[in-house]
Amino acid sequence: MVPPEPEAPAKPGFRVWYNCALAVDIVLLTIRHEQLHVLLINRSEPKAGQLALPGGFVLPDEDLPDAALRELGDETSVRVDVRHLEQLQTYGRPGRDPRARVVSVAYLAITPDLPEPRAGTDAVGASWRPVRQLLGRSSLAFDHDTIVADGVERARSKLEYSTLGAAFCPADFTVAELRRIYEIVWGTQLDPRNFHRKLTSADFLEPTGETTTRDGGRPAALYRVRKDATGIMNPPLLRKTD
Amino acid sequence: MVPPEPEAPAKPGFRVWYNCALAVDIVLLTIRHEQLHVLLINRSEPKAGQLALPGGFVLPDEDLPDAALRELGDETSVRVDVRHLEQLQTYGRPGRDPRARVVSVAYLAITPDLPEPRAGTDAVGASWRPVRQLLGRSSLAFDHDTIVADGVERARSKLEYSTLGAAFCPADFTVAELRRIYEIVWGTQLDPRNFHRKLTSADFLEPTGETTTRDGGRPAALYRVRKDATGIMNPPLLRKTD
DNA sequence: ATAATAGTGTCTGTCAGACAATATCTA
DNA sequence: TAGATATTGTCTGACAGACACTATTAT
Repeated sequence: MVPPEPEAPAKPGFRVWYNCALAVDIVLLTIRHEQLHVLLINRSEPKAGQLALPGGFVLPDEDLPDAALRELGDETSVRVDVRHLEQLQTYGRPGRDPRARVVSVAYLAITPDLPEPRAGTDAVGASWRPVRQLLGRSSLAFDHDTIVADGVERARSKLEYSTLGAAFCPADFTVAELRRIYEIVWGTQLDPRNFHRKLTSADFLEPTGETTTRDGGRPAALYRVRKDATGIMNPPLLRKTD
Repeated sequence: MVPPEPEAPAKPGFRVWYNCALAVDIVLLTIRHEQLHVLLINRSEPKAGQLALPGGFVLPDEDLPDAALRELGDETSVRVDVRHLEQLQTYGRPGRDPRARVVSVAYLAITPDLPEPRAGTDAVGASWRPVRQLLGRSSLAFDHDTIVADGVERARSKLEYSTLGAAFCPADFTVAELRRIYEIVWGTQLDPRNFHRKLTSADFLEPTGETTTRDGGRPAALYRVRKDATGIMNPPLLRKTD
């Protein structure tokens, strides 16, 4: 991590005091081995040895999403095919970092299943961890447990009314593969026949014309996300309410 | 506005560089004269004379929601009955403030109709402005037009699946008063009979036992929000999709 | 009585959930 | 052939929207 400039670039006539260290943290989710995983790093200083989210300080003239993607590349040194990136929330409780006032803008990112990431310069190592083993526990440095929980909840919620689920899939995918995304992220079973009817009557998929038998059985039609898709699924696919 | 401390409180063994001026901005919404209004201030320096959202820099050991409420009080010097406060989004595009790197955490706040606010120390004046006259135009300082638009859209959206609408109402209110909130914020007409059936069968209202004739006609039962309400309206009340 | 608003009952079209039935592949 | 998965079709109960109807106040 490269520390940013300590001094404010004050313009003539104005004097602005810098009052915090601004960072970004990234909750990068994917599905591996039929389970939802989040990318974590082994921290060096501070909190050496603890697991934490990838992230770091924002550079002086860098926009926030750019900082998120840069830190993801720096710390994992793997070309991650980030298919979705959205701002999650900002965490600024005093004392959340022992060094100073560090305020972190968290981002939620989604990627399809990819090869194992390798450690970069800043991190001793980076690895995918199953989300199930993290939720409810206190396993991560700083307030990163909370950030992961918020990110997972955002993803679960957005599956209902957006096309986010497709970001977990390769470019071309079958309806059943998309259904498995929903089942894994929501932790529920969905009726394959009703799901198929619902998704093919939604407006964001288009058939590629190809079929595949990679899941066995009768060949399944391959679909892709329409280029003119809005990102909103209409009508929504609502979760069961307990 | 009191500028925060310029130096980082570095702890032994660590050195952290402060890289931005962190601020909060507040989108405070209410309904006055059957229209959605947002609270704006007349800026002093910089952007003197322009309209802007109330807000200011975060103090060294201050939590973000506290900073939002403090700035609201400082700049409008009126006891605003803030009935809802949630983080909206963080705006950090380089160059959004001409002085320096200013990153602002925006908050959405809701209040019932209240007496006219008066100017405080930091602002030349504060006043309610109809949201209709702002949306789509470029009327405000910095990127505050965008922030207002995002705040209004969040409010519109949350009416569907949360109890947010009640935050626009006094403590005790009738179903018709709540319905008018929905009609004004959404800009649509709702069937009074279906709305009544839907809201009274939802789980977040409880009757006070009192009635009122303040809207004329047959006395209407008064309701309040249940103390154990979750904030989530179940089932949701969906807007018409065009 | 008339006007105004509150609240209830009923009908109908749509849709989610359950599930039968059929289609097309591999072993 | 059996077994697996894909896809279509059908039934049913719940519910949103439309709206007739009744209730209770003020003038």
